[in-house]
Amino acid sequence: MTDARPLRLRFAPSPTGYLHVGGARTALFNWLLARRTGGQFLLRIEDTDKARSTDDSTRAIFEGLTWLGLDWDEEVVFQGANLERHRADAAKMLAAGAVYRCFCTTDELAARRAEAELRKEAFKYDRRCDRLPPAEVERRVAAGEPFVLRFRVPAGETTWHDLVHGQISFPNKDIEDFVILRSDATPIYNHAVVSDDIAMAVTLVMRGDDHISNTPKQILLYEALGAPLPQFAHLPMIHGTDGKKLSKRHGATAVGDYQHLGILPQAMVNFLALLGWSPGGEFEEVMTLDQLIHAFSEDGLLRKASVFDPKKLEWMNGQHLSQLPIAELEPRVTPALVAAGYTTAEHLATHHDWYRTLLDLLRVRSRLIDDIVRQAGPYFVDAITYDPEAVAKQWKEPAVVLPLLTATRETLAALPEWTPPVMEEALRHLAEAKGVGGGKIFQPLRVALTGLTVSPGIFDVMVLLGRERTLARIASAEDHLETLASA
RNA sequence: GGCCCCAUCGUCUAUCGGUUAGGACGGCACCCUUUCAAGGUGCAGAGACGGGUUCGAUUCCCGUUGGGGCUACCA
Repeated sequence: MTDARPLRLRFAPSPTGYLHVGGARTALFNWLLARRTGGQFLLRIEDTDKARSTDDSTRAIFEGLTWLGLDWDEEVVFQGANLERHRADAAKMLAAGAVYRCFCTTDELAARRAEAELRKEAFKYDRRCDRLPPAEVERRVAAGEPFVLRFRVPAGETTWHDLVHGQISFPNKDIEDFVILRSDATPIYNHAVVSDDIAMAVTLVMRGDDHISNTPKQILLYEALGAPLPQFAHLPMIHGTDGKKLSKRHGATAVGDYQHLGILPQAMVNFLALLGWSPGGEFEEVMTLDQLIHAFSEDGLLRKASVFDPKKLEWMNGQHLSQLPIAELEPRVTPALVAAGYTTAEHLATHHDWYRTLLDLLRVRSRLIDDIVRQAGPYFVDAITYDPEAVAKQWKEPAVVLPLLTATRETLAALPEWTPPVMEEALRHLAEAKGVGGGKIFQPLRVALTGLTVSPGIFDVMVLLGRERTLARIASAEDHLETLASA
């Protein structure tokens, strides 16, 4: 932005559902640009559709943005609160002659539209009410006949330089005289948006490209209101894996869904940032919010719609999971561990170093926070359960495994020091003495200790468990194997 | 139907007229290795089609095709 004035951007969702990933991406780009340029990022809730707007949705939007780390400047604007100004602006345009009263009812309009469709013609309002003699208009208004306000689209062409698309223009003849104020004197979308954007002094309108065809109407409104035009930037859509517009059919589409799936907000933001935008040239894909702010520029905005790939999101999350400072990861995992019933926040607080070591070992093997929780069981529960598959694979021959486990336990019990190098040396000697490979010792031992075939390195597991629990678990496994052998 | 937008590997993308069209996810193989990950290496994989412009087009222009959006007294 070479413009000297600070950018004022806004995100203006309608509270008719959760915060969609597409909306989140739009919010993110606006926020990134505001933060990058030292401008403002404003939030406006477009709640003028009373039938569909809910407080729950409004709350979901706040929560979603907050979770992502996107903070907004100034007070949140609720569009519904600006009704008086919307009316005043409409009145201003009526007085200036840019707008006229239309007495056609919705039923009449619907009938004419249907008729046009029957003749395979494009329906466009025929402006008949604009041709009404002033005296008749006065008479009908006085008689209390309901009317809407329609914008008289002038002849010509409406053009703007879109920050992502370059020049876009619409012949005005293709734009019909659209309604700006309903018969109940409430504003229609395009009017409310323009009135509010002017009032909020928005200088750059960045939104989804599904709004491209609204733009010429809005530009006409700015001109009729005598307000300076903002810049426009239309972002490409985000589609589902099937190439269609992202919807509920594609599974999770709300940012809240991903939060509950165990996605980190920094990963979500990172992933979303790379959908429809690229720093250009060679670049490292895994970035922190801060790096994104510095790298972001409207120059890198892309035109093509992109497909939301959950697989790449998961990979991205895995990257952030292992790169995040452990102190930042902790508070995101703790609630999940507690919710799983494994432990309490207090216990984790009193075993802080141990907890951090555990997290460090598990996060390498995880893509989602849930993956960490899934692997954490053996380090918290008293009695582990043996996974049938693990037993079938590693304890297939109890007669062979049992004596090895016993020897392992005895070896470990005699260790002067409970550290990985000492354990490893002792156990490898044992394997050699028994004439078997290390795996014959380590694998059955892993099942004895965790009940599973997969875990962090076996020596790390033993350190985590501690000597006592390790030895007790091996003893339990020996018992189990004995009953297995005698059965 | 009308208007508008878009078009590089399956997906996200680099390329700003000249490249063996590069990287990432996913897939496959191998290495590392006590398992699983992580990591490393390698393989397969793309300019929708047709015309121009140009010495030379993925790149610029036009058309075709395909996809998307809008077409309400919704937002």
